[in-house]
Amino acid sequence: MAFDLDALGDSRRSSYCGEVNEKNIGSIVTLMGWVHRRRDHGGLIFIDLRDRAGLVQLVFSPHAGQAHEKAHELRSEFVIAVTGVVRPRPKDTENPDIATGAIEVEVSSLKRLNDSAPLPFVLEDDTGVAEMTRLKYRYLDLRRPSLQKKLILRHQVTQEARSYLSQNGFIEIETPVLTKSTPEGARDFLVPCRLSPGLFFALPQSPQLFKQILMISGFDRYYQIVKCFRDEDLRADRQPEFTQIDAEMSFVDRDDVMAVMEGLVERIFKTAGHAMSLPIQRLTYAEAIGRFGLDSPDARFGLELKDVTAIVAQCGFKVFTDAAASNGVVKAICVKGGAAFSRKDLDDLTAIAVSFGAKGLAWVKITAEGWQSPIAKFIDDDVKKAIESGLEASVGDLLLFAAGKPSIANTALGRLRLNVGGRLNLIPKQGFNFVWVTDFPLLDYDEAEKRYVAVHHPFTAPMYEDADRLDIDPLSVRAKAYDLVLNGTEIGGGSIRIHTSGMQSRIFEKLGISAIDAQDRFGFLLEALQFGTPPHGGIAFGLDRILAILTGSDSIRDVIAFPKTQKAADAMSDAPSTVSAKQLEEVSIRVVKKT
RNA sequence: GGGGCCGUAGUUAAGUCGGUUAUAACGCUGGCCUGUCAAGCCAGAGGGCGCGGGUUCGAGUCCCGUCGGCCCCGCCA
Repeated sequence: MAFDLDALGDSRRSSYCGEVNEKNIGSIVTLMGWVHRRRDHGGLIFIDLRDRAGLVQLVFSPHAGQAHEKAHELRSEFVIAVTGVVRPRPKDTENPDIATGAIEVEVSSLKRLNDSAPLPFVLEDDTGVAEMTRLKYRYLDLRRPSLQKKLILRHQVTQEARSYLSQNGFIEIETPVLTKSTPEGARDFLVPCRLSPGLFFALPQSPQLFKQILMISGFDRYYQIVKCFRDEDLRADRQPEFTQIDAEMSFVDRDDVMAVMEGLVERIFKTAGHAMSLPIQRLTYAEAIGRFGLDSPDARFGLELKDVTAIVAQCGFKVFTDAAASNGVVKAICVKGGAAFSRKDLDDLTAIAVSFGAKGLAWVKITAEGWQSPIAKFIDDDVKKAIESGLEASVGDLLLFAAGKPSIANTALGRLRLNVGGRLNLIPKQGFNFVWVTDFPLLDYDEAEKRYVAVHHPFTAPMYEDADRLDIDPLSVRAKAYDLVLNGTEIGGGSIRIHTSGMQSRIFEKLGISAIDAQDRFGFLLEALQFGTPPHGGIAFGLDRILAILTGSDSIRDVIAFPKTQKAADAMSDAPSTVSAKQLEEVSIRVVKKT
């Protein structure tokens, strides 16, 4: 016989499925949730009922009459309400794998609140289902306990962040989402404005200028957990809209910001069950690049880079001597036991080096018979000895060399270090390694655009003692900037800001922004800076990245409820989409087909 | 803009050198079944291989194009 759907009526949940326990034995509970799994023995019927708190086993015995008959018709993901008595499971039928495994609910009354079509995929954790399918049916994907855990942790983390920042005097203030497009930085998402045909808002890449303005307004300490938008290509750790924990403080210098924010990070990790010891270690940018090749050093393992430029400056290998003679460097790592790498391994490593801009990769296997290497014949024995001792190399090791411009040699070898560390399982799976990277250069020179660009952003203050060199040696000027790096990933970055309009104008000029352009794009800031701006600085953390690392997720998509695909599309709603001619007309936009 | 990997039942995969009617598991449907928990047993339905061309007697298999997914370079102050 078939049963119709039941109304909720006056049934109300007495507890969450996952929270029923031995203390409830003997009491009557009413539970609501989804049919997770059904084991129908014809006589006895077992249902695992699921809600956000977990699973509990329901038992329908033939004595339950209509409830038992109705239970036959239940299928996966039907929504039901049940009332029954909690009782201990019979001896030897307990399930130690679930939290409620010691008890079960003997159902006396069943309401079938809604049915479900057969699912496109089974709701299991560690499912092998294609991500596209998961994203299309995100509402089903999000029923999986593992994803629910991640989003619930996200909630707890933001709650704790708010609590910590509020306790430390930070005031949460909302800033506009419809803002002014500025040059510099990432590509803006643009929003047309009906009331001003031909003019556009930009979605904020960050609330940077607004939070500085709030310091000028005297709020002293500000924070916001806020969406930011950047119209750039996506990556596993980059979405076009992402969330920052954004903060700014007045009357402080670097160490003050770093100290308060270490407390925030400690609180966040404590929330997730991880104790950490403060203070967090610090590396200067120069040290980070020197030892790890990257400005986001993964200090969980060794395999550090060594500079051998001086040793090989006069050797017989032209690639090395040319690099040494032209302001370049020769950097090397010593891979313990790496002589066992195959020719294919070395080809792979070379390809990686090349993909990061290196011209090639020099390698040396140190064997009992001496150097086995394409470059062995170019290098004298005394230089070989000097290299070996400089790198603390011994028989069985592999040496990898990158030569050329410092930026390329360091990047290539730094990436190789990560790859080799991964291949040899040198990187601990557990644990969190934090590093502050400080003393970034203020400026970099963009060869393509033939101008200086800000390494951090154009509002970053130079170090006081370096500012005199802005005109004579701009690249040597260090910034009052700092990044927080976790396990080799940048999770936050900030700086002390320029707080005088004179210095701000000077930096714009250095960046090749004319006085007229500066006035047009940033005039409001330059003007505001003239009205009593306190020294101030701040930071922004990438909430998605922190959560991805905290939850062991490969992509930040797993800690975002509704993420976008690599083409920046929403697989569920199919955004972005076309709009009507009328809508376009209203905002004075005409779409031109690309040829 | 570029490099790499991938696309076969609802899902995950197999499919040999191009060769009969495209396999399997899980899921689904029906039946049996009173202690299961990835329940079990029996039976069954379900795809023409992302899409469009081409080569061929014959194409998941080869070629060209295209769409989509993922990873990466560039880009991301």
